[in-house]
Amino acid sequence: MTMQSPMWRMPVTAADRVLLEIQRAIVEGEIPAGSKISEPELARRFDLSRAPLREALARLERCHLIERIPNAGARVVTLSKEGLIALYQLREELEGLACRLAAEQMTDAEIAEVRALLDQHLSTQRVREGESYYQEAGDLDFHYRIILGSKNSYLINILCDELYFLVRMYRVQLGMNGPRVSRAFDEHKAIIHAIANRDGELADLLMRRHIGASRRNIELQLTGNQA
Amino acid sequence: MTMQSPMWRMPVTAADRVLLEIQRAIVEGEIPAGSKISEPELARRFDLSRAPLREALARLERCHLIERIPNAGARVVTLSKEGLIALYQLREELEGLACRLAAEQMTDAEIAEVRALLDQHLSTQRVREGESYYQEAGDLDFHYRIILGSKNSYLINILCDELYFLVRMYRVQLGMNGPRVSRAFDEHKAIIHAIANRDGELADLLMRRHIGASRRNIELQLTGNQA
DNA sequence: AAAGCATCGATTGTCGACAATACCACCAAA
DNA sequence: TTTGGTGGTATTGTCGACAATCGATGCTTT
Repeated sequence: MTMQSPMWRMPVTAADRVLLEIQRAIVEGEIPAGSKISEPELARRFDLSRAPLREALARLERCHLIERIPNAGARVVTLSKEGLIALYQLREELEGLACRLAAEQMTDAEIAEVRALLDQHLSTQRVREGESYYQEAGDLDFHYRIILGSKNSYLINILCDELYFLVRMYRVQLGMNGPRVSRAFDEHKAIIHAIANRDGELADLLMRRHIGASRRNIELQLTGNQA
Repeated sequence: MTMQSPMWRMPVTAADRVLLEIQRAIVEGEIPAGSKISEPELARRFDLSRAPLREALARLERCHLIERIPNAGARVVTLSKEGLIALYQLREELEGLACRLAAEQMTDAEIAEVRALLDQHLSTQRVREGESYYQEAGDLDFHYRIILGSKNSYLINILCDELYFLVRMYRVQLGMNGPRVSRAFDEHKAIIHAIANRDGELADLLMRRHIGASRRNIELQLTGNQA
């Protein structure tokens, strides 16, 4: 039971590398949401054959970044309020579970690492204030640690490999800004504190609130920009 | 946002068909747990080229039936007590969520359908008593309906397309028998009753208990047969 | 003019062969 | 005997070409 995504091991095969590139391109909107994927075009663009490209497309479908229809091709997913809500419903539930498990499974050393990470993020964020660095990198870093701390490989796989690319896509393309940065930091502090106290129920509750607040934040951006 | 697994649409491509065959073969133990997957051998066995076979292997990895290592090949997953517990932790959480959502989202017609289904299963089971038909087909049917009733496509995808093949594999290979059949039936009745009353919290609780009992049932078989 | 149908073009699915990598057995040296 | 290196063999990753399927355009028919 291991971690096999090319995000977490060095990409060895050509399919791995092109997967990473396309993932980044889609998340950052360089390949627009809803656009059609042309296999011959992408194969030329990344200078490889269609075989590894199709391997990459299969994995892109796995992390919900594209949708394929047999004999008709693939399209980049479209972002919608319903999709965001459905995605965050899952995140609340799964990361809540991750917190309960992490409160049992994380070692004291791992907990200390997360706390050090938070302090480090705080100072980093103070320096480059307003660059929305925290949400895009630090926040994800924190959540990943908690998820990994659950030590449940299926949970880790679903969250890190399948759902989080979409989460990042929503954040990047629909606003990662706002004054939630400091609020999020405090919430992170409270969550790791609860885990340190081995209070899984509290950590669960706090994480659900934290993600719920994050959802409302993006949801606001979405209704504002698109409606 | 559609359902793209070949389980839920007619398999159109060769990769679809071979995927279904290999899924069945692995779940039923015809291809033993832990055994190495040889691409040339399987290609000969199913009489097709390696290209669609590799497509199928990619999807098998997605539903956790095989594990692949770059340049080293694929192996069928091994069943373990730890894996079972991790899997069922997720099931409890996700199907609990499915129940809460289903209590909001299912139409009265859909609920009536499930009830009819249960009555039908009851009579069927009475006829072929002890053939352990119920667990293997009826139980899954019930759970699928509830999951689909949540109307959350990500949740549906994760449970039906990624986790349930493994659940079936554990059941088939580690004992689907026992006197839990009638118990399970009553629990199903109670769950759909709670959903009909739009009591999501109760349905959640009952579902978690139901799955927990199911887990302990298989867990017992596992420690008995293997330890 | 609108609806249905045939044809063309392009895209996807599949194939067989080649290249690169890893596993295994054997041998040599300590 | 054990450890380290080396060669052969088999498997995996990649490629280019072919076949099957789909979408669009234009034509025929009512």
